[in-house]
Amino acid sequence: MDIPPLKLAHFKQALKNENLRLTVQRRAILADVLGSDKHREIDEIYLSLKKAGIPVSRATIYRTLDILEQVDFVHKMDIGDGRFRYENNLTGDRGKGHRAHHDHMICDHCGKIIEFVDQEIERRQEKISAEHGFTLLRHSHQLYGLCSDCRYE
Amino acid sequence: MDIPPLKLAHFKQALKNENLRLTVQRRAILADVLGSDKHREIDEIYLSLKKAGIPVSRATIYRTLDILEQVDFVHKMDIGDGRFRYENNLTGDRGKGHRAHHDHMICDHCGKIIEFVDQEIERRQEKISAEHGFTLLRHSHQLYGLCSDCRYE
DNA sequence: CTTTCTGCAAATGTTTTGCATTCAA
DNA sequence: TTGAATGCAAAACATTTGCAGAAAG
Repeated sequence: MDIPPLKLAHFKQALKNENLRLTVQRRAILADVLGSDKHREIDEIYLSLKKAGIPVSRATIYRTLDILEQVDFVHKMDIGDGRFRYENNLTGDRGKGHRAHHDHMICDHCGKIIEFVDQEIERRQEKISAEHGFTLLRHSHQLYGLCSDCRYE
Repeated sequence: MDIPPLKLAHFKQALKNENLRLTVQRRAILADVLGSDKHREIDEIYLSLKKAGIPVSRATIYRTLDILEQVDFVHKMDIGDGRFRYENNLTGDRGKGHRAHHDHMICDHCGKIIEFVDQEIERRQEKISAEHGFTLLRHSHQLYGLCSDCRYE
């Protein structure tokens, strides 16, 4: 669970810009979220770091994820079950690119989260907003139902 | 703020079917939500009933809105700010029809909620779901930004 | 009268915060 | 050394729940 050198450097710079410090906890939390292609919950991160022997508290995880969201390293998402999820928002190992925007399909039965994008939907959202004189800044779009594995259970 | 006779009758029947009783509180809460074209929060309902001199507690409002949601009289919505909103889900004054499905645009600045529907988006959601073998049961779709009144502030 | 409802206050579950202590630079 | 970060426990918030007394049918 290592942070690619370029991303780590980028993170150090971002911290320095805000007069923030690189701590064991911040490094571990970043590694956790970047190293997973999942949508992580606070408690998953907490338990995972504890198991790895890293001293950390939930408070620090919340505080660190706020910072990571500010600098766009992670994306904070709300699927409506009362807990936030955090997902890696950076591309591969090189450079500081951001992952492309996408929305989510969530299985009511097993909780699986599937990502999707549809350019036509993106366009229609812009069009609808324009028709109402609404300045669209962001959106939240989730599809709920049963994934293919749970469909016939 | 009266409940149209047909709707009241429908509500009484729905309650009877479940062995539930028609109380002053339930009648007042129903009247409140049906009588507003707004997206009501628990506290708005609570304060409004209190002001009208109706004895009620927040607990009862939560419990009653659960019932009203079960019987499809209201729609419970989550715009992601940590509080649920409830909106009237019935048509005019006659019959027991339901309002057409719609999604929402929310102004970050003044909180205004604008409803919208787009058949093409609805179709694409079905299409995307089918492509993933996903059984689509419902969705949540919000556009966030600035409404026309707040655009240049 | 019997059963369901209500209000209260306590419990819940997630996230936030105050503060003394520890640590990065 | 000194300002920032951490961990803890308490606070905040919206919502839920147990229970004794109130009320509907």
